[in-house]
Amino acid sequence: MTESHDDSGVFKALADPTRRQILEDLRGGELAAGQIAGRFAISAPSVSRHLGVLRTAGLITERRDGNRILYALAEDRLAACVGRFLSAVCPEQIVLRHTKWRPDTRADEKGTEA
Amino acid sequence: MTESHDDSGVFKALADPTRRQILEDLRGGELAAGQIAGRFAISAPSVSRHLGVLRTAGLITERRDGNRILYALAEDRLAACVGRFLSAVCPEQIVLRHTKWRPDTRADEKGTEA
DNA sequence: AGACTGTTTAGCAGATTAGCTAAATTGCTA
DNA sequence: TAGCAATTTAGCTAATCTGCTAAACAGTCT
Repeated sequence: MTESHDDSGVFKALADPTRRQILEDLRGGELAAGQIAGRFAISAPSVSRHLGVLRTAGLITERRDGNRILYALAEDRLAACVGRFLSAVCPEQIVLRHTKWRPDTRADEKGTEA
Repeated sequence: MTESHDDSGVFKALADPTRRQILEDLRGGELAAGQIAGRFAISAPSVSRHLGVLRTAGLITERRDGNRILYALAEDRLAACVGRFLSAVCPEQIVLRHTKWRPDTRADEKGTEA
């Protein structure tokens, strides 16, 4: 089984096109919730909830800046979860660069275990 | 926009843990629907539906063998869709091997500014 | 304090999803 | 043809998801 801890939340988060687009938008750097919402046709509260899902999945981090809340991409987390899965299903086609998580050799050094 | 055509179906298909596990199981080679179903606690019809979702997403292919239907992993499709997304969000962390799909113009800089 | 901006939380409606059982389909074999 | 095994399709229910509007919360500024 390749599902480490809560990778499930990550894949569920990636299931929605709006959320995937948010992640892509965040590729350019931090963005405030309002800025992100402004890029979509849906309401701000809806975007806020998407951000909540992404944050719960660990795919983004938030930081308060005065009035606003800035969101940033958690690239490592995304690459780790998805990469771990890909390396379990089609390891020939993909290669991960930053492997701070160790694909198969052994578990994690941190107490990721129960 | 990195979403090519119906990548959406792929990510939705990956959102379910059972379906991800099916893909991993298929890594070992072709399996009949019954063999796959036997690995899960859920009913055969439920597994059949999962297989349908995976097939519609293009992640697996099916082939009839007498009484049974054998399913096989469509690795290229999986690597292409997911890889395309990863290379759009965190290109530094991953490297794709089989690039038969075209990552996009290398000079990609978010110009969606207002 | 009061007003204003930015963002999230609450509560609701409509759509989708996953699981189940029963029944239909497909192919093999006696 | 009847019978059996392997799978899928149909139909139903319960849970989850997404979007919306209204309201609440947080922070800034005069």
